[in-house]
Amino acid sequence: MVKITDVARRAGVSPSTVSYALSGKRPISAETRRRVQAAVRELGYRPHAGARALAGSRSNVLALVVPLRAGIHVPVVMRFAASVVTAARAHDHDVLLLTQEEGEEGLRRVADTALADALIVMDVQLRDPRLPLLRELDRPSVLIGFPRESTGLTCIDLDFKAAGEVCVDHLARLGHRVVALVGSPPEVYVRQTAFAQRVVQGFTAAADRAGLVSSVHPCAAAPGSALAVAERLLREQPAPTGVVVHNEPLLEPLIDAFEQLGLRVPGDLSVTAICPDEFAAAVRVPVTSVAVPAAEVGARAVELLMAKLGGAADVPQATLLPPRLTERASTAPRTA
Amino acid sequence: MVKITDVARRAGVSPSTVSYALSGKRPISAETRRRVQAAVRELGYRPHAGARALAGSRSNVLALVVPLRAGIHVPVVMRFAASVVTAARAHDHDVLLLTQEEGEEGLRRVADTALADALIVMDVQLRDPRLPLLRELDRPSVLIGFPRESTGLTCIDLDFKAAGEVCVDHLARLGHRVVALVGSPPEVYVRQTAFAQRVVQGFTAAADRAGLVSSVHPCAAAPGSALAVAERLLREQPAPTGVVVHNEPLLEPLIDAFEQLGLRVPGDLSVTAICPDEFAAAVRVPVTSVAVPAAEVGARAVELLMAKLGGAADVPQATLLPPRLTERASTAPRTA
DNA sequence: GTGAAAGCGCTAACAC
DNA sequence: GTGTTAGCGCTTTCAC
Repeated sequence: MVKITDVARRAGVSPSTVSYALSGKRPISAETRRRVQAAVRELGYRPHAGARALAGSRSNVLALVVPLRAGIHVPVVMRFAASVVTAARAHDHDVLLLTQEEGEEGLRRVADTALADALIVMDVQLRDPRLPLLRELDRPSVLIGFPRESTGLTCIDLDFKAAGEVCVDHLARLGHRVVALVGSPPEVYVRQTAFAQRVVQGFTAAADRAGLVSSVHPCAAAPGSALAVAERLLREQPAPTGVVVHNEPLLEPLIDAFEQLGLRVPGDLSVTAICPDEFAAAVRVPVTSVAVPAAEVGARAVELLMAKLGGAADVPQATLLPPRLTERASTAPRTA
Repeated sequence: MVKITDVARRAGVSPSTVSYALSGKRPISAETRRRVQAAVRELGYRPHAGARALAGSRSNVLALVVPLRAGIHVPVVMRFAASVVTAARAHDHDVLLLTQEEGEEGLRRVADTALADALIVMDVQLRDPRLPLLRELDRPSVLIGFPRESTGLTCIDLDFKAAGEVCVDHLARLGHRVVALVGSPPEVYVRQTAFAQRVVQGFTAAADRAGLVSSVHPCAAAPGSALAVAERLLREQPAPTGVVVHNEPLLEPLIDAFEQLGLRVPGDLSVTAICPDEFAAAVRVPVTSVAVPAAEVGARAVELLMAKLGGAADVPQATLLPPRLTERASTAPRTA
């Protein structure tokens, strides 16, 4: 294994100079820096992660808690995770994978052993049992999602309440008077998963404000349930002409089901969704949607963490990304 | 931060005794062990990961390369990943998440910096560019999947060739004479992803052996393509009465499409799949399937790695899990 | 602008 | 069965 003393000898300088040349933490003459860099390259030097963590009290590792629980849509979660990894790498950090099941103990472990410098937590519930721990831990953390009480924490997410509102407003503007929300699986609401609840709030509030008739339907994510849901919606009195879908795997099957029941989208029924843009655009009938900007959220979560690790005093506690609605082929003015 | 000297003082022993009491690497009297454990508990001691890695030359971290490329089905990948994390934790290891894009550089980095003790690589291609590196690296690795040339490597996976064969044999036994394989997305074959190729081999070989007419259809994973695929199959001359699906997201939509075209499953058409059991069982018509035992593969990959880290000399180079076919409602004897 | 040297907290010889 | 001690490879004072 190549170590810093090897590089120092080769470059004809002291180990500390090598360290400083690499970290840039003190001025180094151009010539010395050049020689150090050459030696590093020639020997293929890589600082030992453990030694660096021990001496520098920074592991350059972020811990990421990924939810793999019932009802969450894995492909969306992985978009968040992938963008976190990419952003972390851009800051010379690696990412440690923790699962939900590890719970608070996992967070405490990686913090106490100094395995990770900071934590990113996904799938936040309105009253999340991990909040007290996150507040008391000596390591900075960022939540992707907003609990009910977020003081003392740093949170970022799409403004899901506003997302629900924007969808309803769009449908209302098109003349629709009866709207329905096809939501996430029931277990997600039972757990009080924050983002799902917020969509319902925004959806309902906007409908009330606009004087629309509205209903909410939590739905299992199996494609087979699409037809049942569609039939249930159409049986309502009055029947909705505008639908908001907040359930990725059900989106395409649901549109198929409507057409199978003889309804044209958007001729008879307008559909909007809250999901990543790529999903909405890939459906057979491209769907008007509010984007869940997973890549942006992941990247910005990392930026927030880096700012906190850098000792920035002005890190915003709450970052709510405003919804952005893209019109596609699935919505149209109400006919008749 | 609580350190080992704090524990030692509290327990009235030396630091090394604490270390040994915790690692079990040398005999400790019952009384001493008890005192050490009490001190650890009372102080909430956790060994510093970096210090431990530096002194012990073991980081207790495994690196896992997760594929997030086009055409792979993310929920299946996450089953592997989740089982790796769980198994790793059972061996007191954590898991570092690497993405495909990091490629060889990422593997080299975590190995050279001693961030990880060992590597698990998924999404193996027949001629994988990472193989030379994995062979030369000083850290043990396990591949989930088999490249064409696997000497000098440790690999584990379902025997996908046999899985393809078992599906065909099952259909042949039921009297079907014309069979079709609905495969993974084209890009997966273009990349020469090993498991997809092997299913085709097994499928074709078994069909030839049994004197069946067979055809292979790579298919995009969008549910919208199901109807097109179904129509294409039925237009063939002669039309297949047995179908093998090796494409998770298409399974349910495809069955819907068949019925939409007036074909009963299994009355007119028998369908088998190669996918995790949970997926096959959850379809509206539960599908006869060969299980992709993701949890078992992930767990055993970790066991293999632990054996190699432990210096075991008899670690098997190749572990091919035999296919296990479960009959469900989607297959029946050929009628007419 | 550079070097010398003191740790960081732990493990593992080497003692006894 | 237990203690003493020498590092592991790096960062960071402190000194010049």
